[in-house]
Amino acid sequence: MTTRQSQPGSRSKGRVTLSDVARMSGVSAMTVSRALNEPQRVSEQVRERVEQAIDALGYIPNRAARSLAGNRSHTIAVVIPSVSNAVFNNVIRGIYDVCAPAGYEMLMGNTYYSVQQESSLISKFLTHHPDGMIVTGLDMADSTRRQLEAAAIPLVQIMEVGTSAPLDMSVGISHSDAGAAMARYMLERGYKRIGVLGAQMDYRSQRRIQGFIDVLAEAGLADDKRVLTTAEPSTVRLGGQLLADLLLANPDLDAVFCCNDDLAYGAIYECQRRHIRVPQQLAIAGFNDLEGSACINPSLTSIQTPLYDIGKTAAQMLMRRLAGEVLQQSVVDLGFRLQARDSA
Amino acid sequence: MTTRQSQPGSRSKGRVTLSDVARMSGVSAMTVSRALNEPQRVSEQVRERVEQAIDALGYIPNRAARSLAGNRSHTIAVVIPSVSNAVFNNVIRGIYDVCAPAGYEMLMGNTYYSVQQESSLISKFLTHHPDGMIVTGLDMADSTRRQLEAAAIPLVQIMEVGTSAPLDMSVGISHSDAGAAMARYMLERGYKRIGVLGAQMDYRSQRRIQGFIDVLAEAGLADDKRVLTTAEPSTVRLGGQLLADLLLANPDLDAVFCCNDDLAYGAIYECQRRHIRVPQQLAIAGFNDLEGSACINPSLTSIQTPLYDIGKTAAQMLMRRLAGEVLQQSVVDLGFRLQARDSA
DNA sequence: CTGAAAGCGCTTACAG
DNA sequence: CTGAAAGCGCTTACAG
Repeated sequence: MTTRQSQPGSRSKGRVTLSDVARMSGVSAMTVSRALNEPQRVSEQVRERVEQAIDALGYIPNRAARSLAGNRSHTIAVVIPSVSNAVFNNVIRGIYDVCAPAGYEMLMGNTYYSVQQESSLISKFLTHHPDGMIVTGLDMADSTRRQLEAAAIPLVQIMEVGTSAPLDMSVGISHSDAGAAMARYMLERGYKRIGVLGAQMDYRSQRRIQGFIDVLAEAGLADDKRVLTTAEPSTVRLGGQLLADLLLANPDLDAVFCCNDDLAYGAIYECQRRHIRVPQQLAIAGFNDLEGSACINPSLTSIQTPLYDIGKTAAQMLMRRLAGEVLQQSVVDLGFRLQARDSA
Repeated sequence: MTTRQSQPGSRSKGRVTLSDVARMSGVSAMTVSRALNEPQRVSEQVRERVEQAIDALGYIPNRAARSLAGNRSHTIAVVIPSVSNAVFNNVIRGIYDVCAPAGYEMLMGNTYYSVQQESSLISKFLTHHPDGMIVTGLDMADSTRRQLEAAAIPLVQIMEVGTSAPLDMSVGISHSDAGAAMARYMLERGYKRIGVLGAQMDYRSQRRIQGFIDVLAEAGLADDKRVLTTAEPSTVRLGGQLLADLLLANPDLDAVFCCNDDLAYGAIYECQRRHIRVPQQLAIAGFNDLEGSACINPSLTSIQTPLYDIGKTAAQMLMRRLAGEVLQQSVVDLGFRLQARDSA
């Protein structure tokens, strides 16, 4: 273990700077800066000399200096509930695939589904003066709302659309519509005693379930006893447990809507263990249509949500605004698709 | 949609700065800075006046200025193959849980399992002058290796340990040992005609499989025909396909090692469809022991890898080094555990 | 416990 | 196409 610490906290030591490159290539710092950022505005010979000097010196530009002088950070802040969630993985990939090629860095943080953690995270991120921000959901603390308004940077609220106006822009789907669509599908298939399983119970899960129940109620088939929810994070294991509990109280159910595919996997596994035939004795449906849902036995009926596209679209909206464009549409509903398979 | 652009690219406009806070609270900028970063070195009255001014003005510190002046960025760069991978999710969570409370920001990027993308990502990250870096694996391009050496920041190479010395520090497990352990387990259980399924085939998958095959070879039970791999990313669907192909060429197999749990899920589902009894007719084992592995039917025998702890330990090693500590141990082997269940 | 001065490494705005 | 000057908003190093 040799010493690799570069004396953090001290004044910089022999770090190669723009001026070093300028000196070596016999031009001004200004010109080196242009050769780097707007190469077409510099003559070819100069550009070549500068490039050689950069290689020879091993020059690495300093983004902090660039941000400070240029008054823009080339950074996008992304606030999501949890990186370790298959749903947000896909969203992040969509954001990343747009931001990275455009030269924007992503600053990412987790709220762990807590409004309070969201607030402190956003405050912290604001100290980076990101050029734009993406946050999850339309609900946030009033103080945070004010901070974001004061920051006056382009902002996209993702995942959800329709429950209230975004602070600036939004892209997502209507979760209550998606829940309602699943309820209608189940009613059409003739199910009568329909249960609901929910975990995490963030705002979007709540709206999913509410949309589902509202349709059942219209059909006179709603029953509070058949709804089982918990604030615990959604896992496969939890799906099995919740189904067991639900069946204990309601042995006569003929269908169950799980507000998440993870839960649905667990519910199907539990049915396998109990030799309950899905969907003949009990139909099961999920939400989000994750990768494994087409492969499980029976294959899972679910709601396909455009996760990757939500991320991609959000990032694109940000990029366009950062390029000075004025967007016609500040709210984008990407829609969902009910994927009917064998389980319901 | 009102104008929220704060004229990026222009000189700053009426942004509240340290000096504004200093003026309002009647102290020097220096003192405000201290009140912010080392509150205990400032008298209580001054601290209070400063805090009031900060609130009144809505002051948000500028990290770019702080980095530039202080010669440290309070940022950790994290380079992983893919955020949308359950394995790395857990690792990231471990890193995050250490870095966030310590006041470090995470800069995260994907290599998509490409050495070339890794190189360009690391170059890009270096322009942020991160205080430390975490990268996946021990293998990297020579040019990147040189760049990292020149940067002279603390570096932890994660996931893998033992194949070669790290550039600076490393934490992970031995993938060939893990593969070998699984092979020994299968031999002990009496399986003779053992197949192998691999996807992605990054260095670590390769070593897993090599370790597995070496043990089979010692027992005189290795057979190239029984090994089926692909560079495609590992998915549940792919697991089913690969198993089908493998059985076509080797109808007599009595066990299959999947170098990933995703593949194993797909393989089990495929067996269910074909009414092949697991493990009686065909044993199946996976790798990584993801959340659902205990719940699937039959429950999956797998290798439990300390993903969260790898992330957490890597971040802790970095934090200690950044605090000036000299670590006794620069290579940490966190070990694995064979989780025997019903499938093999 | 507090402060005046200098400087971090870039880019903007203005010239020519 | 190229450059000299000023400044971005902080912190370091040195005093007192």
